[in-house]
Amino acid sequence: MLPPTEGDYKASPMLDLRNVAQNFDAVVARLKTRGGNLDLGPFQALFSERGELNSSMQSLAARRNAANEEMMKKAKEDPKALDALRGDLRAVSQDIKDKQNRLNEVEQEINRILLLIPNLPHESVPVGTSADENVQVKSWGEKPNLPFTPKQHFELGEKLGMLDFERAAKVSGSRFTFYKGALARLERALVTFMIDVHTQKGYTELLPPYLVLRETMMGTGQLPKFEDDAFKTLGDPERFLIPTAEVPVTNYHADEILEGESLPIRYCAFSPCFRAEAGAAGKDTRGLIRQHQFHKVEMVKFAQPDKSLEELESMTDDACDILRRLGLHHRVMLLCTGDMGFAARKTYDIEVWLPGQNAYREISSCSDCGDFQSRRAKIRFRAQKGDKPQLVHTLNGSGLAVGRTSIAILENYQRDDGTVAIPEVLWPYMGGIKELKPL
RNA sequence: GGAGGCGUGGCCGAGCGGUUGAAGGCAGCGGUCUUGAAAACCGCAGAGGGUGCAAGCUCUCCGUAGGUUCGAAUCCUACCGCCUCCGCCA
Repeated sequence: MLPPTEGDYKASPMLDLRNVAQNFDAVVARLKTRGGNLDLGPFQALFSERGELNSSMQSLAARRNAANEEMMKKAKEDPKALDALRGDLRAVSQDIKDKQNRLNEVEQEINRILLLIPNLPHESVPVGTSADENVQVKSWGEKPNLPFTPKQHFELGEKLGMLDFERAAKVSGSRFTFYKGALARLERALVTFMIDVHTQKGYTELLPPYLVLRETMMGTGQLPKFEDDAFKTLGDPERFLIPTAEVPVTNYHADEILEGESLPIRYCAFSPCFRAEAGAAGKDTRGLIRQHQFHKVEMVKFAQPDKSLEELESMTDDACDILRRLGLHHRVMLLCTGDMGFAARKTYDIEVWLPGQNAYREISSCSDCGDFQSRRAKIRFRAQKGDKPQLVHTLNGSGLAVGRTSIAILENYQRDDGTVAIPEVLWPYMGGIKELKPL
């Protein structure tokens, strides 16, 4: 599918090589619960060839090193004897180089295979094939009792004169929007409100780059498999528009060894998100639900392996807390194996109630990625001084998708006359504006 | 974008192509001394892989990738990054 480039292989394989090799059948079986094709190809043969190459190279190198020491001594005593040894050693060196080249090929092949394999679902994740088999684990609030037929957010927004899809299409093509007036301000207010809540809980705010390198996208797992979903720039080096702040923020610590005491590290970051959504044509074509560009406040955590599951719980609750403060009814779903994202080992989706759509819609997705991303991005930590570094666990979750939060406010706080109340917690961020009225 | 300079271990900073995984210093850790601390002195102290119960043994790594060589941190090439000066710009 994707022509591999050299940059692709800087990242390590996502699954632990040895684990895959030693528990091949069990790993394959568990991965298959995600559905879709799974092709590990000639992995096992390549893995054993890699082992052979490694050990023969090592003994050759040892021989060469020993011989070189001899050379060094002889060079002082008997320079003429050098010539005789040279020929032999040249052959050994060439042999090592040949094996090294073959090893590079083999490792490239192994990586090419493993980089396309998703994370192993955690044992607490229910097996299932679609969203229908997700499990509701929590619910907060109730559906608002609106004494009229609720409108969808795009009707409300357009009637208020605050959402302009037509002009956005003129300017940028389909699936873009101009926000206008107080609704634009609401979006901005939500961002600040969310960041404030998170930072008060100890998340450190990060404002990340919106364009990243290929290897960064590899680190979190967007590449190489989902290249079609991303926008990328021309030129060298090519760069990708981030599909979520998770990408730059998780890679913030790429190639680092963190100190055990510093964990968990918690960040929150606002960013626009860009998604080509090639496969989504036809779904949610109207309105703000599915756009090429949207705003999101993201939470990212780096945790010790034995703590990541509880960090997932608290992160999910931190996302829910935003909805509670905004008074928005929602439920929390534990995703089944077939519905989880590529990098996740366990995911909770938070779904907010949208009266206009008469449906629950995802407004946050919180995932524990285990060591999947940290293996690719080489993010490690040292539990105690003197210990060997080990892979950290990474987590990420929306806190929240801002555009969808605006939608939720429009639809849940709408009135019969088309005006919309603004939740009280946002008033300070709205410069005193307490409702949306037609422009 | 143009010109020049530089990329070595947590940091600073040495390093005629061969006993350098790397001097020295600082920070860190352990110890001696001290009532305690500081100072002083002694010692330990990078990452990854293979093998082994372990101690250990061994291989690889001096921005990255190649090349030259019996041998490269040291020579060559390309790329990346950083700094300084100039230009341009929110």
